[in-house]
Amino acid sequence: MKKDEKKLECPVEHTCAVDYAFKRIGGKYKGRILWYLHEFTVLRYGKLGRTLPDITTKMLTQTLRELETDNLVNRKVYHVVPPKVEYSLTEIGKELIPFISYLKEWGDKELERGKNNI
Amino acid sequence: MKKDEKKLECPVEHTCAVDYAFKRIGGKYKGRILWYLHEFTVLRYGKLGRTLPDITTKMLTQTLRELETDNLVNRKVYHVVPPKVEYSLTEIGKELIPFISYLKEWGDKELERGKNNI
DNA sequence: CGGCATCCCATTTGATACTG
DNA sequence: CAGTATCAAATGGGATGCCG
Repeated sequence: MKKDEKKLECPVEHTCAVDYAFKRIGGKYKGRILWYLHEFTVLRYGKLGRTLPDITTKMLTQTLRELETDNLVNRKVYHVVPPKVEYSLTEIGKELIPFISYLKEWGDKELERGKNNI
Repeated sequence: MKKDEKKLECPVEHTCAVDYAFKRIGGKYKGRILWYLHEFTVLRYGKLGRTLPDITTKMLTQTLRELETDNLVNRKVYHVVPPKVEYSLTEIGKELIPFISYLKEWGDKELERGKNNI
């Protein structure tokens, strides 16, 4: 599109909320991490990693840091040896659960459709 | 994580529906395209492009093709000159609107929180 | 008007090794 | 146990030009 072309009236705000929200929970692992934290309520770093098939520690740490910075997950450090760190959803993070839950149901239904070649 | 490590019992199916759904509507533009098609009901290629600030024709075409292949949008070609192509949501695509709507409201609220430095 | 093709850059993700 | 650091690979995305 030409940059100087007049834009249409847009039904959403100039800083698009749909875009904003997708950016905040997008990426390869964020959806599943939020969902698992909802299912288990609280998870340690290692257990969360083992729940996500094939994720590397780099991506796990990186993703958790982003979610923490975005105030979607809490990080609680226990100063013991060996170290213990627990992750859980913040109140804002919990607000996303209805959405993810609905999305999961839709995904299940679609996967089922696919299996039956409908 | 080690690949041969025993996995935990997972609350969702082996092919994770959350992951599946995110893949199907993820990406930089899919959320907004689905939302705009819902708002306008039907949009021509050019108008859709002008509604998405700075998207290139490459990405617009590519994204629409993916959505079409995934049966989330319809593509209707009018064999006239100049060409005319209209896009709209399929029934499956429409099923996604309730939670994109939810996500949009969440995004609006969060953006408002940010503006007020809460 | 509604694309497609090509080339190139940026961001994301992965593999591997190491540490307090 | 819960991470860091470094490097490499894969993927995604943008600019530009051409076409039926």
